[in-house]
Amino acid sequence: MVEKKIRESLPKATAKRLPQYYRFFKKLVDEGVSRTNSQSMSQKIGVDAATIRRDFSLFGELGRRGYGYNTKELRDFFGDLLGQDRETHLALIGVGNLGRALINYHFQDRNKMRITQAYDIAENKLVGTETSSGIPIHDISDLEKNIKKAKITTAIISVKQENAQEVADKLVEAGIKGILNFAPIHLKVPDDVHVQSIDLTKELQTLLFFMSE
Amino acid sequence: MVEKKIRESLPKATAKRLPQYYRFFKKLVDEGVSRTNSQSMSQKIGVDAATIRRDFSLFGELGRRGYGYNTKELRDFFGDLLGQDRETHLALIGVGNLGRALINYHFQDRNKMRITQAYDIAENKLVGTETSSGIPIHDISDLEKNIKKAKITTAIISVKQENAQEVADKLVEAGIKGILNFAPIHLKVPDDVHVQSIDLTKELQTLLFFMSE
DNA sequence: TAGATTGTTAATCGATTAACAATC
DNA sequence: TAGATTGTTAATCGATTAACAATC
Repeated sequence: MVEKKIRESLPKATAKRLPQYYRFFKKLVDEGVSRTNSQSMSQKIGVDAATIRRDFSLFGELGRRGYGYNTKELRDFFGDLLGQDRETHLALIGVGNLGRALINYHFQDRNKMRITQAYDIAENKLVGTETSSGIPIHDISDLEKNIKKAKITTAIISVKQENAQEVADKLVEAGIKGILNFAPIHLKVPDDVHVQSIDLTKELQTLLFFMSE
Repeated sequence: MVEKKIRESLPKATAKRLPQYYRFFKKLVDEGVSRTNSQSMSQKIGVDAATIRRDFSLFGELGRRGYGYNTKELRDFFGDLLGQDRETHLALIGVGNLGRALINYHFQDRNKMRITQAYDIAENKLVGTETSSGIPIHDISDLEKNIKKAKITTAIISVKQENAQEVADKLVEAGIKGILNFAPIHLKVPDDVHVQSIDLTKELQTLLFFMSE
């Protein structure tokens, strides 16, 4: 168990790289490779070798000089850190094209997180049915009740921009502490609620801008 | 027309905020609001007011002291900068759940960019058909030929991780200069090809990590 | 003129990277 | 011991923010 103190003082940039590190070591273990080093990692994940070593050093001495890193040890270390063993249930709000794609994305195949509830407005014909994989699609008016009952703390917003803030408010009301938001707006939530936004149009526009330089 | 020199020397962090600025001014214009200021913008888009002013100052004097910014002027300015008027055709590779959602996402409703070609391997039953919106789904072996013919320079990768690098190589071969990548790997491409990656699982894992702190 | 808000400077903060002594 | 590679320091770079003179 990594000290809470270390976790909390971790630079944000480092924290964002943890999933990449975990995934990298997991892949090597699966391929039967037992050791690696910062130089070779750098090549494969596109992060500078010094950055990798510095990131690791924040957790103590994870490697051995002259040898490198043991893949199994490090996989387990980062797995622990990310709580890979912990089952996480997600609620998804907005069963449109994107919402359906996310439901079928099957996060659970690679991780212990999965969407277990979905919501939309009653006008949506899918409300009241279940997906082929057995996820119930509820009316959004039941959101607070259901989420509290299932003790879910993480949600995905895939509704239209116009309704996103209103949905976020409802989620906060229901006790949600983490939101993955696909609506292209800045959500206002209390300080103890975490938001990660993914803005597809913005990413495309940024890409085009860099291309035009 | 903004000087090429300015565009190229723009800090990366600033460039990534441009779509937000554009969108913000566009919204205000649509709502009939004719002026705003950095303080109020900051509130709504979640970027520090000083950062906004500093970003703007890189382009010259876009505002007026004691007054603020004229929404229409600024919308047009950032629209120009982002090439909002330019039609951009996109090729999409990988017509699975995510691919189909992206096709139906209708980027064109808000911007002049749209997916006009889709690809998958011949084994996919959709190959040879068209989507309801009229986008042809080609066999991936026709990729280079078609993309060159249509002079497309931007593509979206939504294939499985295992095939992503191979697809990227084919795209580069076909002359693509910008890739929006949804596969959770670091793509290796030549220096003149731009890549923006969106890694859904990573975002979720990062969110959960911050929640557990 | 008085009030508001910019544009810009200077300070601060956070992240990256080069370099190398430590050490396996 | 010789060679490899870490862990860490110091330098550099880039981004954010506070503060305020300039000016509309």
